[in-house]
This record gives sequence, C-alpha cells and structure tokens, in this order.
Amino acid sequence: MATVRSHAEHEPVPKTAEDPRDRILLAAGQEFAEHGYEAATVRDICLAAGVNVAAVNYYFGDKRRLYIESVKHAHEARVKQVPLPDWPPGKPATERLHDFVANMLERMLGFSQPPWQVRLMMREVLHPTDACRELVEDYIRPHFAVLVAILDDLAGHTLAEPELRRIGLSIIGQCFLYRAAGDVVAMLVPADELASLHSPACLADHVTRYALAALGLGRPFIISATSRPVPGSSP
Amino acid sequence: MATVRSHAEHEPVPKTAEDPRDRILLAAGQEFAEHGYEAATVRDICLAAGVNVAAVNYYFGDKRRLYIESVKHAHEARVKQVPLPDWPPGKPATERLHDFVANMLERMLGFSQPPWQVRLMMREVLHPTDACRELVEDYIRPHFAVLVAILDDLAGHTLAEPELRRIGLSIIGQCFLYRAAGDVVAMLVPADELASLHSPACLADHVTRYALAALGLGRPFIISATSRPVPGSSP
DNA sequence: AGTTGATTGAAACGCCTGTTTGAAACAGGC
DNA sequence: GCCTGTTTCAAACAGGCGTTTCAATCAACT
Repeated sequence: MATVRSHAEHEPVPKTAEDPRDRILLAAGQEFAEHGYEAATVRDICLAAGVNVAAVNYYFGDKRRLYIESVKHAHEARVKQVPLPDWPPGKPATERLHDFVANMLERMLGFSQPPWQVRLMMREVLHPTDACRELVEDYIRPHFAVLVAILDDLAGHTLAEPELRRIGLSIIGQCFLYRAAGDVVAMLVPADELASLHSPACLADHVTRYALAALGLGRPFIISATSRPVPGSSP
Repeated sequence: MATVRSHAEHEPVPKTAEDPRDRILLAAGQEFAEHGYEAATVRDICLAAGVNVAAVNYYFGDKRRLYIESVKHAHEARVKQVPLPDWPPGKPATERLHDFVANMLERMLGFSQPPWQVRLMMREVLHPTDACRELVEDYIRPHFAVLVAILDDLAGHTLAEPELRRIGLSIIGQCFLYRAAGDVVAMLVPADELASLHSPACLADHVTRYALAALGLGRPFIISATSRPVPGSSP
C-alpha cells in the first residue's frame, strides 16, 4: 500500500472497499430478501459483508434497526434506478399509461437490475412490518397517484375517484401477479410461451391494451363477426 | 353459557377433541400461516395443540414433514369447503365468468371461513417449497383450466390459447392483489371506500365488468359524450 | 515521541431452537 | 396379578441465535 496521504483528508474514499456501513447494508438487503427477517442471520450478513459480527451492533445497534435501514436503503436505490418518465405536457394519456405500465413491469421484472431489492420490498408488501408504512407513503402512494391521474385524464374526468382507484388497482394487480407469484405462473404456462409472451415489454402491451379496451378507448379483444354489443342486460 | 358438556371434556379445544395428530395438524397450520416456516416454533404449536413437544416428533418425525402435512391438510380442507359451482349446460358464459370470479374472491377474501388456510397456501405460492408443485397440480391448474374454458366460450373460440391464458392471468391478478397485498391496498384507499366498494361481491362485479368490457362484450367504463374511438394517434 | 477517540476482532454470554431421552401412564389380553 | 405395546411427559441435549464484552488496532492531532 503506498500513497498514504495523511494531509487533511478525514473522509477518504478507498478504491477497494467503501464504508463498512454500506457493505453491511448491501449484504443485509440481499440476505433479508432471500430468507426473510427471521431466517436471515446476523452472522451470515456479516460474513457476506466481510465484517465482524460486532459491526452490525456498532453501526445499527440492532438487527431490527438494520432491517429497517436496509429496506429504506433498497427502496431509495430503486427509486433512483428506475424513475418515472418525465412526460412533456402534450403527451397523450394513452401513451402515458403505456409508459407507466412498462415502467412498473420493468421495475418489477426487469433483468437489468438486481432482483433482491424488489424482492425485499415485496416481502414488506406481503407481510407488513414497521418499514411498510414509510414504504407506502414515500414510494407506493405517489406512484399510485400518478396512475390515477393518468386514468382521470383518459376518462376525461367523467369517472369518480373511487372508480379510478379500482381501475388502477386492477392494472397494478396484473403486474403484481407476475412478480409475486411468478413461479406459479411459470408452472401454468408453457415454457416457450413464457419466454415469448411474458416478457416485460409484451406484458406492458397486454395490460395497457386490456385497460384501454375496458375503458372503451381501444380495440376490444374480440372483434367477432357476430358482434353482439351489450349482452346480459335485457334481451 | 349454554355449554355443550360432552361425556368427558377435559381439553381446552372442545371443537375437535379427536386425535392428537389432528390437533397438532390444526395448530401447526395456524402457526405456520401466521409466522412462516422458520419463525413458527414447534413449542408454540404444541402449546396451542395442548400436547407435549415430543408429540410432533412422535407423530410426524420432523418439523419439515409436519409442515408439508399441514399444508396438504389445509389444502384438502379448502377444496371441500369452497367447491366450484356446477353450472347447468345452458348457463351463459358471462354468468359463469361472474360466478368464477365471485367464487375465487370469496375463497380468498371471504370471512365465512378461517383465513389461515388461504394464508398458508399463499405463502407457498409466494415462496414455493416442496409442497408447492402438488398445490399447483391438484388445486390451481384445474381452476385455471376452468377459467380459460369460460374465456374460450366467451370469445367464441376466436382467440388463441396463449391469449386466453394471458387474459385469465389478468383476471386472477386482480383478485390476487387484494389477497396478497390487502394491507397495502387498505392504506391506499379510504376506509369507507374500502368497506363499501372492496367487498368480495363488489370486487367480483368490478373484475367481471372490467374483463367483459375489455373483451368487447360489455358496456365500457367510459361512455363519454365526445366518444373519441381510438385517441393517441394524433394530438 | 504520546494521547485520544473511533473502529475492529475473537471470544463469550444467555437464550431459544429442534430433537432426543428414558421413565411413567395407559390400555388390553393372558 | 403380569406382560406387552402404545402413548404421554418432564427433562435434557447439542447447536445456533442475537448480543455484549473487552482488549487490540488504527488514524489523526498535540
């Protein structure tokens, strides 16, 4: 090791390794995402981070606080990684909807980023702990508000907000299924179909088309020759 | 209190004072559903079942085998509890779709049955273990086939099966969201709206209507005065 | 040099886990 | 009565857990 510049650098940035704190945070996120809070052990986390077991208590005081910090850390990293598109004022609502769905699916399923971050947040959604409320307020609710606003524009402000919310949840639910129950989905559809039709891009097209058709703004799925317009009400 | 004093009632669980084996299976299902496999302890299970800790090893040999047995037990009980409707031959496909969705939502969200059984199976879906494949083959795949058949009838056999499967997954995803991420949904919508619009029956209406509208068989959500058919092409 | 304060390390502390033990309680056939 | 097989029980086992201890180390300043 050379060049120990001991001038007035009280905050050096070694090229080899960053803060032990960050290393612990990173390893903890991966371990918690993989095994859950209870099953993940402090010893494994410290082994993966290359630090002593005492470090987690020195820097975070507690396993529980380390968990909360790692959830927030992953969440903030993900927000910076995949930000929402910044649409120009004139962008049509239909395209904004497609962008939004594609963005959400890419964030949930995309292979371009490490999967453990979303996996960690998914655990919070499925089995909420203390970190969940922050997650909802800082991360989920703003996204949901954007979606509702897009739907409001699409509907030309003719639908009530509860209805808009239900439609928004219908859209989110479709994306959510592929993320949370992806293993079961993979068992239900053939492998080749999974590869060709269930990619983030194709699913975005499908979900968007499904929503637009339901709203009455797009081509419906069935363009049958015997197009019966509204069955079921009264013959 | 109108106590139904049986002949010999010395157990704190009067419902089914049957085999200790069944009592363990019942308590294990609840504990595993609530806390997950790792966090649930055999001591707590045996305490809830009113048996000694050695009983679980005596009857099941292992914690892992007890878990698998309890998952299968809950699964079989649920199949018997909420069977699919047996439609008469002439039943319209639209009504069958509504029945199917209502049945699925009732099975997932209904308060008429203990929630821990579905919760236990949900854990398997979200984080598959050995018991998952059996669950899919015996329980999920047949239901999914019924849904696809209904959609095929609705479409008048004009859509390819991969497309039918995607639509089916879109329907399931909406129901799945309310079950798996119900806590977060409850944070996103006001409490009164949750009580009025997010009951199983109302959600069944919404999901069915959403699907029929998307397929082109129902009244779309927007019946705007300025009915612009397909916007987004030119501003 | 010497001192100070922050960081790290190996070992140990209780506590709780799944599992096993060996004896006691119980039943039924002789 | 005795014997046999099954079921229950309190107690203990070995191991892993989160956490703490305390001495060693290190960087920076006087």
